[in-house]
Amino acid sequence: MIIPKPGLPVRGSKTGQPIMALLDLLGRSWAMGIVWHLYKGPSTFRELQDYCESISPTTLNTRLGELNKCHLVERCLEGYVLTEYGRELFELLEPMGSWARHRWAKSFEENDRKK
Amino acid sequence: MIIPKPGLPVRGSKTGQPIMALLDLLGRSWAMGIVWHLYKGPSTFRELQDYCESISPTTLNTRLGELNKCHLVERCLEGYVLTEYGRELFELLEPMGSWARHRWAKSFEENDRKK
DNA sequence: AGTTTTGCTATTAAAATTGTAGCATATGAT
DNA sequence: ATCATATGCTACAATTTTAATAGCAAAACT
Repeated sequence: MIIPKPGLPVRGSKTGQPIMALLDLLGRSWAMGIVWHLYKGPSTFRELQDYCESISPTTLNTRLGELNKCHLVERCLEGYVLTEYGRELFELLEPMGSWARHRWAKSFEENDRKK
Repeated sequence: MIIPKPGLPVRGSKTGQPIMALLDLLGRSWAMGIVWHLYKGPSTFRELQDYCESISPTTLNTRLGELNKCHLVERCLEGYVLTEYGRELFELLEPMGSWARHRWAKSFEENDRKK
């Protein structure tokens, strides 16, 4: 799978607008989940596999490679860690967690009652 | 494709933690791109197709259906619009745009020089 | 030395996405 | 009214991704 780099064509943008490259990268299965989990600290390959309950090793390995080439994840003694870029990105992702819990989840209770 | 709802099993969480349901939903091809584009205002199906340079009508339709069932997108006279939830989500997504441009994009210039 | 753990590849199967064609309905012009 | 055009969308085959499972090589542990 093509590594989405800003400035090169990606899904959503032939000119490779950075946001589109980022959305392409993060919009692949498990990509955000991996970043999410790694924020807690370094993890081994197997720990990530357990965390991502149903990811296949093939996909995990591919995804880690992509995230690594995009400077979000790197290797360390304990396995894999977020880079500084990765941590910055997580902090942007984080607010989505509380929004999902406090706002979005509620929408299902309300709206599904109506129908 | 299964509609990821908080509270039900999704990729990444058997108990359906809201954030995991959200990441599952948004981690599907084009989902974030659609939200991103719709923030500018309502769009017709064809406009969305043009914007998402290479999405197939099949996928667009599927994705719109999912986003709709998850209360992020709804129909209107002019086509499709973000719901209030959708706009809230976009505002969380937005900061990623400037981060991608100003920080992340730079990482490629730097790091790729090193190698 | 023998067992376990870890990171990962290989292979095949299943599922998602694309590409293309095209249809039904609505809108607009003649 | 009729003909062309635009729109939203479905059908279906071809590709591409992802999953599932097995298992191997290297390192760590006992």
